[in-house]
Amino acid sequence: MLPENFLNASTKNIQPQMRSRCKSLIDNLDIGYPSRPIFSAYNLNSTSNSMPLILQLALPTPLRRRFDYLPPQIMSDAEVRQLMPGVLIRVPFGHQELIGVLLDIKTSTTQDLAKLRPVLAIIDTNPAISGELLELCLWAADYYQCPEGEALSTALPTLLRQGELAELRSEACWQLTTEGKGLPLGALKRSPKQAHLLTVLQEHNQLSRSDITALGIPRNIIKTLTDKGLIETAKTESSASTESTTAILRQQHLTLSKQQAIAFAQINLNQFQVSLLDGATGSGKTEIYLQAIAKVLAQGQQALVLVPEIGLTPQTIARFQERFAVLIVAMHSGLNDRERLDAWLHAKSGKARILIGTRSAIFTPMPKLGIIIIDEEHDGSFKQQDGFRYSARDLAVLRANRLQIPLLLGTATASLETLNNAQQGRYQHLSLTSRAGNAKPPDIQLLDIRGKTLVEGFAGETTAAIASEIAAGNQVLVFLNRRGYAPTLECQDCGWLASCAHCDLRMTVHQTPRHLHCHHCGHQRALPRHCPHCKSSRLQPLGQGTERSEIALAEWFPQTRIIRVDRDSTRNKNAMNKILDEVHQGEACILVGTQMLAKGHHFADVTLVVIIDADAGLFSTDFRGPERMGQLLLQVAGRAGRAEKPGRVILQSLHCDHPLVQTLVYKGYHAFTDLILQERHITQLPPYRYLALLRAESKRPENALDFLKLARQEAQTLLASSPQLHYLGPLPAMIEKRGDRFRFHLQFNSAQRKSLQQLLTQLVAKLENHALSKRVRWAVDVDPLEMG
DNA sequence: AGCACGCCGACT
DNA sequence: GTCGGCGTGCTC
Repeated sequence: MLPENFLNASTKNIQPQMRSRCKSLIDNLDIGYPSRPIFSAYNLNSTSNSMPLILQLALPTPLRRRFDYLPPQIMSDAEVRQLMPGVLIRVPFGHQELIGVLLDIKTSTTQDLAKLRPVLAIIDTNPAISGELLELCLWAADYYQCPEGEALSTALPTLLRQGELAELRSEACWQLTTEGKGLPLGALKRSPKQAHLLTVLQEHNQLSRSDITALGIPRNIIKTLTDKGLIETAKTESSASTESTTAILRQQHLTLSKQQAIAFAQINLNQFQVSLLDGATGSGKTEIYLQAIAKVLAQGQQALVLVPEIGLTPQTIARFQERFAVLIVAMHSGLNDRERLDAWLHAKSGKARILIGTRSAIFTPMPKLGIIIIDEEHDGSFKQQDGFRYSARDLAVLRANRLQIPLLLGTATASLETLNNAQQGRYQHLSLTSRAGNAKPPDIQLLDIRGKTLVEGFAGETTAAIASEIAAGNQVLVFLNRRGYAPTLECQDCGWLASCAHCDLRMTVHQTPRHLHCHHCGHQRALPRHCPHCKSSRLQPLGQGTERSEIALAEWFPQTRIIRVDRDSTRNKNAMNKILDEVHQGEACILVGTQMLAKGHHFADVTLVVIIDADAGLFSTDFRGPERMGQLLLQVAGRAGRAEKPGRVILQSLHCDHPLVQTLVYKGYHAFTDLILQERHITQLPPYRYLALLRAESKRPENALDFLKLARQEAQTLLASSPQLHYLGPLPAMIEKRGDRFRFHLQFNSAQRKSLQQLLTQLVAKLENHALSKRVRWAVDVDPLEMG
């Protein structure tokens, strides 16, 4: 979602006070590596001794301020001036110690000079974050109204935030000392373990700690031999860095189709350019990514690939590893702190040539970054939904622009923001329409279920179609975006519905194991036998979930393997892989699942896709409901079929006449998005307007509500409501109560990003000083995706 | 956010 | 007698 002024907004959009604060960085920071000292103090021609140097840091606290400290006493002014922005420093902070990021060196402070405390230690004079990345973090903190310290924390691996040194874990290795080598054979007869280790060390020059443990030698032996001066630790490079650097390709490229070749030729790798690579599943987007990356690697540069949260599977990484001989590292939520730091360091050192990661990987230092690729650009997981609410996709545009490198946005169902940018000519629109091997797009049949009797959610025609595919030995995919057995439990006598004690939401019925589960706060409780209201025992699960469909299908097709794919059935580490392996065997089966089925994996032997409830989202209170529905339906539909075995799709709908449904099915995604775009234009919504939410929640609803009322008043004194910028609310959030807290928000709707941002900055500064703001949990969400 | 200080209720 | 509930205030 990037309007004209987003790209060159670096200093223009920043508030005057903010601008002066960032000026030294923005004006002087080189994108080169490493960066030079750039501080105001550095440029001062008079640096008399009476003016002490002051370090200005960002600290990981929600306070939207920088903090001034004195340098360590042992450092000379000259040494202090050599410190670069982005250096991590341990400081005393109230009663605790924190790790801060150096942002500036000054000779004056707005603070009482006597109140300044000296820092405790400079952790590493080599900056952890520097150059364009530091600039990106500060820009993002400003744009998303987040404290700088919090934004920088997102960019730093946890271990660095805890004061660890930024060093690759070179596994400690031991070798013989000269004294140890001079030892006669058969020495140390009385200590067999020690002798054993020495013998092995004579055969192999070096052994790592894990090698030694593998020999069954306890670690105290190492200590004894070290103390005796017979062995010593050796410096070795981490194994990852010994990778050969000569060859880039491990496997030859595939030949591009004519259409792919035309698209590929349009991508200019030596300048800033955003290309929307718009093509259905199987149209060969990945091959274009791979070949673009190869070119960039050949120029000695690095590539950054961002994928949705559930898209980063071992298969994804394997696909890159099969093609490239260079070091590839992955960054995702599954890594532990050490692995994450190692991946980060490999990227920062330039040793890793390709980084594949989820959202937060946009903040990885890559000194020779030459291309950014975002796969499934429309995916909601690129926007962080709490704390620092940034959009990795939008920040990627900014980062690519700063570095003057290309950005590829790949998708079959582009977001409206991206489509609008393409239509406005800001992005280059590259279409891939034909599927590989001439596979046809699936044939979609809209099945009107009005007035039809559904059995367990299935229409008669649907069940018959499933039966005939199974009889033919084919696979069927049933899509239902609701996990559990049924969305709620109802009392047949008094109409009571099971709802969560902490949220104002219905609780989902689960069958295995039997319980009620709140999908919002995680609260669980036993299934009641009697209605707590009228004591009736006639309690009935209401509606359809994946568990329920699985049970029904198992009853109707007792001979057929039914495989359920949702968060519950894939909770175990390898469950998803097992399922994929089984499905790829090609045996007839029925897959029942949630949107987990829609993302990433292709099922070539599936010939029929059934969508149980196509209307979910059509009448959602969130204005993005229909857009998401369309994307999801097409993503699911695209899972099926291949060249010899075309897939077909049955879409059960109660609203077959609805223009959006009609357009999506009969005219395709682009006609569908054009229709939505027209609506958005009329209703003054994104991508034609810019939104921000001030969210507030508290246990006492009146606190949150009063806070937002106050916020609206304050905002209106700063900038009166007008067609250019208007206010809506405070309104209760879609789920008004969640985890015992009542939630409300105030909506800002603006014709320009710039004025909205200015207003928010001023407003936040005012709100912070209000007593009410301390009794309420509140946050600003700029460019919100979820309106709830 | 953390963390301390401070002032009132039910427990070893 | 104390342990501990969370209100309030502060952090260069």
